Amino acid sequence: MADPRITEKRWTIDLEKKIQEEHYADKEAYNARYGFNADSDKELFVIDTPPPYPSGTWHIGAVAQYSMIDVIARSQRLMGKEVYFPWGVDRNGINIEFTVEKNSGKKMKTYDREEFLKLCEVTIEEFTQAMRDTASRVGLSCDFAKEYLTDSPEYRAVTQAIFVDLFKRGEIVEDLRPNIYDPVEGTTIADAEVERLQRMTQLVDVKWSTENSDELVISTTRPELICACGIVVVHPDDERYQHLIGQKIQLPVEVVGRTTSVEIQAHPSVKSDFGSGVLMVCSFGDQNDVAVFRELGLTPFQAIGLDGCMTEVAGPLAGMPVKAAREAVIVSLENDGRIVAIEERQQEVPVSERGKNPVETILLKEWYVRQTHKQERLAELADQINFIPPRNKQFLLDWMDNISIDWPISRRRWYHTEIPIWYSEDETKVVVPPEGTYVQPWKDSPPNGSRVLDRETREDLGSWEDIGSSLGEMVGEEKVFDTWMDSSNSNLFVSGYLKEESTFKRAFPTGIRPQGKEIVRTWLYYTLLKSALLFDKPGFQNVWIDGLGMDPWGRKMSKSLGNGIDADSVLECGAGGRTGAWKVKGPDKTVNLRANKIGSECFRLWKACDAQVGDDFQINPEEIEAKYYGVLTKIFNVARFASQFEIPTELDTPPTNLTVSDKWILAEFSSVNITVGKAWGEIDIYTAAQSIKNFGTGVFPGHWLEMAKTRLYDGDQSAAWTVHRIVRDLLTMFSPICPFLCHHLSTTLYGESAVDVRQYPSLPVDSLGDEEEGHSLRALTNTITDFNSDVWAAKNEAGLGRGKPISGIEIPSELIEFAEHLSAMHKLE
RNA sequence: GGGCUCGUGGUCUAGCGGUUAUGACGUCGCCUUUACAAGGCGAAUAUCGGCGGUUCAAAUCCGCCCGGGCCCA
Repeated sequence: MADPRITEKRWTIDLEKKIQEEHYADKEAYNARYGFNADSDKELFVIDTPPPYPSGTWHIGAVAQYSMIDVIARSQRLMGKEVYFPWGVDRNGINIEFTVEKNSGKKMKTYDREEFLKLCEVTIEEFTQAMRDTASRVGLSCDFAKEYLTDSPEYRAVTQAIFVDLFKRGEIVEDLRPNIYDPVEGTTIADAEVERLQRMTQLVDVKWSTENSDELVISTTRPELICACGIVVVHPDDERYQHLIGQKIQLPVEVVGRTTSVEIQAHPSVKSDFGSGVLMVCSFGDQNDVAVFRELGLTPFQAIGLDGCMTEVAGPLAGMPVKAAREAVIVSLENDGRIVAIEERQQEVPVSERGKNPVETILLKEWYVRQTHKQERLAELADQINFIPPRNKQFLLDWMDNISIDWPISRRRWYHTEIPIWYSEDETKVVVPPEGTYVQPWKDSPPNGSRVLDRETREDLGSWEDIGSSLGEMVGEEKVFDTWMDSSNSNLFVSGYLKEESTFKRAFPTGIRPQGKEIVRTWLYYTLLKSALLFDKPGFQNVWIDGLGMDPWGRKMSKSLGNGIDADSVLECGAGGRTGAWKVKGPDKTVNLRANKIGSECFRLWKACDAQVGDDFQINPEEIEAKYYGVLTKIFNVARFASQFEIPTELDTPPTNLTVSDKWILAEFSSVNITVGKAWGEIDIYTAAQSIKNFGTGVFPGHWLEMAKTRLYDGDQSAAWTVHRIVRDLLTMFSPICPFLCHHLSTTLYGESAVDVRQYPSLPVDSLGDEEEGHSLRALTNTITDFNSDVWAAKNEAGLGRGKPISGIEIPSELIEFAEHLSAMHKLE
């Protein structure tokens, strides 16, 4: 017996930080540990980590989720796989453009494009650095040396190459179609980016006259769109209006360059009980208007221009912004005596998710990825993917059921990947760049190696070098891609696509896609679509869909509710002896939360143990500390206690003379070992965490260690081997969850770090006796723990301390083999 | 308004047709404190969101409702 090798008295946040800093400081050692070796003979396991978007703060729920992805990475390494845990940052998009605009008070389109891009790049880099710091503070074992940024030329080149490929195959098309357009930001947006807000709107009842001078009233919230009316419809069963069907009706406003009347027809989409039951169909008031125009083959009118102002067709309203035009047309209708009533009412207005601007549906020439033809196949491919938890697959299936139009991918913004295409002077031919070259067509000419294609048929007409001079003045595309067009390539990018084809062959379908359930319809769906279009394969082997981090009452965290909890404040809680305090607005009052020490290990342990994957989880720092810091203390103390006993030189082979109580706890541990191994294999973090926690803080220290104490102090070889073998392997099994605690303890005790183990430990069961013996020993566990509890209770009753002898206790006959150790433990007389 | 999802002691969680409904944290007693600001023994706290139904039997299956969440219109 010696002094404990573990010299620290207890596990502290400062100790955690010190170990962590050492861990990340030596880049070479770090890479040797966690870097990805694509040439490895081991099974490759590529994790398609969600590249976070740097916006200044990293949501604590996302950080918690990320720490679980790290648990997956570490556990798969432990199971012997060659893991690639990439560190990527998503940096394209409208958010950073808004930030720059806000910081300077200047709208994007008033800048020189190049100058604006530079500003975005500089700004986003600052945010990115803060994110890298949090990533290492929470203990991520990413391959940071291979960091990828989605706005890098390398990444963007892949996005562009995929576009060119799909364009050539006819899976990407351009078309003049009704599009959702944000006039304030001046860009098209996708269905997925529209949200609805409640606003007060005026519902105006306008009097129209038919050719037979019948008068009817039509209710509308969009009177400024009367000029774009293509048809007036009533319900086919509406008896009030049968006589009107087929008649012409006069537009009640002045228009330019179009007919001044439209036909009245029957259409089933009309709600007869809404307003007067007569509906005007305009291009385009809503999705129903789009559907009716398409169905009846009507030619749409472009009433609103790209600047968000009325076009010529609107006659006197031309040039006015939509809102002003609405007010003006109401005044003029009023003057003409055509307003019957105006009612203020709540209405849901479609707005853009990011800018909260009311959006319009207008005709635009845009780029689309075809998707409606692929849904059935996508569903088949999705069946080949293992979903964790299985029920969350439903989010994907629901979204796929709702796909009715193609995916518009072009945007009229700047800090995004450019659409890599140039148009010939006569607009019949296009030029696309060669694979692997990042191009900016708004300022560059096509590079050497570009191909000339027919714009319609996509037939390859020859090289740019050969026939470029015959194309006249080239016009580069100014539009850019929707950011999902970039992020939906992440699995291909990290799996080596277009970069290391031999790796890609081995690594695709990508090992796992871990993500939150809120972006199933976007990130997951678009990624699966890409993999289906390009390879007719599922994108992943596994998809892990977690819930979201909520406030302590189960509500969404948001700035406006004032219930957010900053990730860094939790990770740093307890460092330098500083406690953490949080003011969080609850449903009825503001609550002050306090904690003394949390840190990354406790935070990770909490998420692993407390929140089953897939469900939303509530985040309360007080609870995290109360429930899980003690577990760290306990494991630390067990190891510290063990560290005072001599470590057998040969830990892999057990001594021949193991005693029965040692065989018993080894049998128990062996069962835990198997359960945990199976759980890690199935990416079941919860089961692994619970099993380790229960054994490591329960029967092992509470019962066996007490039984073995006397022997340990006496230098018994069997007990020493058992305690060290179990502590060593337990630390290894636990290391995916709490890597720094385990690293420190295992390195100090055994000279080898638990985080470096690349083969899951298994106990030499054969030498412990056969399986049956293990089974019968485990059957005694409850008898043993009950007996111990009974003795403790008896001592309690008799007013005796635990160290005091007691008489009159009978050891149950089943435990007769354990009699010596039990007697010594309890000082039975 | 629709779809999906979750709802188990104060808190978190297991169970997913038959259990005295699991375990943990917290609370309250008592004892201990020679690895342990996770030491031990014990207690209280749950009509398993509500209401109906199926069944010999329901926390578990079905329907409706309520509440949280995600998504859509």
